[in-house]
Amino acid sequence: MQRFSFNRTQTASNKTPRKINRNLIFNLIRTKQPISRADLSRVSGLQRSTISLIVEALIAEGWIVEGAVGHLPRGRRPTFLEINSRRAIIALDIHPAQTTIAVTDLAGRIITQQVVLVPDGATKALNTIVNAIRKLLAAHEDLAFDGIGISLPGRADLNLQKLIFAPNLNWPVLSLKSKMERATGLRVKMDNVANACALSEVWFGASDGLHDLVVVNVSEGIGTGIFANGQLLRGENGLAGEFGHVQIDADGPACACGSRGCWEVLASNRAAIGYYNALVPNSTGITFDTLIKLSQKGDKHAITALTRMAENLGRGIRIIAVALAPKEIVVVGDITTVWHSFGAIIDSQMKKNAFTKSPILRPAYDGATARLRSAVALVLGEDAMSGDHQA
Amino acid sequence: MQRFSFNRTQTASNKTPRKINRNLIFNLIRTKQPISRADLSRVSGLQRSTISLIVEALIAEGWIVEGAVGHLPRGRRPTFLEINSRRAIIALDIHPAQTTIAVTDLAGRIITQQVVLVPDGATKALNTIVNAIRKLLAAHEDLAFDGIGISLPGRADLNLQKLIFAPNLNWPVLSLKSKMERATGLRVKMDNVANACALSEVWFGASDGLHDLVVVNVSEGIGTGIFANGQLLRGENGLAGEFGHVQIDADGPACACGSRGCWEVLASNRAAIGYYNALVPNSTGITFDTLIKLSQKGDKHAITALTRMAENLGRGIRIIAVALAPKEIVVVGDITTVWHSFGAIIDSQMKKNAFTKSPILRPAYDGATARLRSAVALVLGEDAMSGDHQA
DNA sequence: CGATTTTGTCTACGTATTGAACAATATCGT
DNA sequence: ACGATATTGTTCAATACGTAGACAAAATCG
Repeated sequence: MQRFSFNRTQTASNKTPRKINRNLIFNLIRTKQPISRADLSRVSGLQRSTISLIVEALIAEGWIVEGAVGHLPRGRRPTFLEINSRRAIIALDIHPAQTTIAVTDLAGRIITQQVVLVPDGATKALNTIVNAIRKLLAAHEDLAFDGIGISLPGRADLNLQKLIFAPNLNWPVLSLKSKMERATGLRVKMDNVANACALSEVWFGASDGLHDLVVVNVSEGIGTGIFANGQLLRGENGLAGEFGHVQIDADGPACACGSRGCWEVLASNRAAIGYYNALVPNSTGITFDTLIKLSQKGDKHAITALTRMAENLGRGIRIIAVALAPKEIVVVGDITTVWHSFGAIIDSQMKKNAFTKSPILRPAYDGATARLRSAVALVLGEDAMSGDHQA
Repeated sequence: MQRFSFNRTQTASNKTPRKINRNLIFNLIRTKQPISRADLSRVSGLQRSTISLIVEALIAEGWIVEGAVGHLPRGRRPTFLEINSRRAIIALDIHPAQTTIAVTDLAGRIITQQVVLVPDGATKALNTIVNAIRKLLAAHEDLAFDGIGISLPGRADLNLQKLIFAPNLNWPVLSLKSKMERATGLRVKMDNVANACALSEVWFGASDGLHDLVVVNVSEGIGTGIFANGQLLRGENGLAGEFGHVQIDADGPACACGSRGCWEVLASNRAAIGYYNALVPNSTGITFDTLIKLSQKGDKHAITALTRMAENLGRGIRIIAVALAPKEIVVVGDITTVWHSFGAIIDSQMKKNAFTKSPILRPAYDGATARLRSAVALVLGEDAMSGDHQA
């Protein structure tokens, strides 16, 4: 009798506790290194004996190593444990015209970093990147690589690792994935910039405990990454977080998505440039970078344009704050370089509602490295630590 | 050496797999009853021997019972397992003026149901409800009650089970909780109406697998419950989901929250009444119920008012669809009684964006019972099945 | 009436965490 | 100098759990 279809639900086996605890211990070592077994026991609440067994396995598999010996006022000296620095990850931060490639260790520390100018044309672009990675792998033969993490502008479906939507990218990222996997033998994980930054904040951020956090990535467009309940919120087809296309002004200018008055039309870098162009004739071709520099020199029109952008940013962030009530909202993008001038404007706009007094609004510690470090989270985030992997 | 604070992280013990599998099996029995041990094995993927042990424990603790014997074309007959129907939960659906109290079994089936008119004045109101529950408990001495679940208009903090915000309720729900716990000895779990409905859809809904779902509860105001990644999204202080106070129109009418043009000011039942009053002089005092009946009779002004409400509902739902990309958006409230007339309007508004083609928009199967049944989910949802509980 | 099929239980085994005992260090007081 | 004290990290028996196969019970078919 076959009354039921094959909806295998998620069960637990007798190996489940080890998987959970193993992951926990590895993450504690990653974030709090150097740390001794005894300290791990205290922090985690697990018995010292259990810690010893897990640590033994992690060392055997090459994830961690024993390091220096500590010093205490009394008693036997603790042996510190550290992430194995000979274990590394390739991190890619893809932009339309240029791509940053880095080698990081498992703690997200950047070992080397380089910018690759990507030529036009799909095949040329792919080859340029793959070759750069090949060279990087060859130059670091002493390192064991665990995978490649890619932060890209556009939405990626988690299940299929398939690119759904990448408006600003005119070459096929998906074939990059398969091409890179073939060329390197490493597994490739991709995700949206905003999602990657959210993961990065959670993995490498200052705060200890997990909490709800939204990353707002402001560049040509606006994308958001939502971290809630200990996970990224992905939504159907990985399309969650497209707050950039929430309508702010029903009578606003048209957007590429078919709607009008979308948040990103009013509050992106491109929007600020538009505001400036409207104020200053013959200023077409100006970059957002220049706009920021002008504002720092006291240029009135630049300041007006950026103020308007900041106000609109705040209006959209207010929506996020009302809708999701996260503990933190983190802004990533060039605008953060002049946060001291415009941060307060965004913040006051956000707080114009009785429900949005509590979120902490702040700029990302370092947007560029955040995107790179997130590659570590992407690669290690899922099943990397499941056990059958070897150094 | 005490280098670390007491951030006990969540560890797994050797009892963890049992907890997980126990929960899984109980939920399978709850949703698919009657079901045999062998079928549970096939559906879950766990061994028959494991199922037997778990089932033995669930029977011993009184959660489930053995029922009828099945019939097969061949082989030994399976013994069906069912939820213990002598195990029950008290469900409360609190509204400002009236409260519905029901007794349900653990599968969410309503055994009895009654409406209690709640008088003005805090102590009177509380006493009325507590007395009604006392009578109900006395009338069902044959049942063993596991707890009281309350669906209420306002936000409740999950951790503290503390009421944060209940604008339409002029009596202290929090003291109701402690008063009821003292009077009955049962534990009381409260949550927002929209959250409760979301849980109800997930626990008792048609779809088998978990998926992202947002419930939009439309009454005097608008509240939403967000279910994502297998959990309710609660946010800081339990304030996530206040989409009702997202600004739709910056020049719109003022809202009690201090902002203006909030979604609920434009799209709630109260908004529709306002639209009608503006069209028809001397119509003050009309209820939303009457408005619906007028529209069914073909009243032009009523139809205009509800159409406007539906359009604005759709605009807000579009924001939800863009921001969260859920698989389903479920509408709860009186408006669903005329879904055949206005559902399409809401849907077409929602889809006015390239990102919002895919969500399924539908009315709740039955809003009233959904709120009651959600009480089961509230009571059983957390640690009820942890093991140390007895019948 | 034996072969076949299906259900539900039983048993041996491997894997995990626990908690206490224990050996190895290192410092302090006398 | 030397025993008391404190701390780390390992070992070992006890216990809990899921697995996989064997097995008895029960029902139908040829």
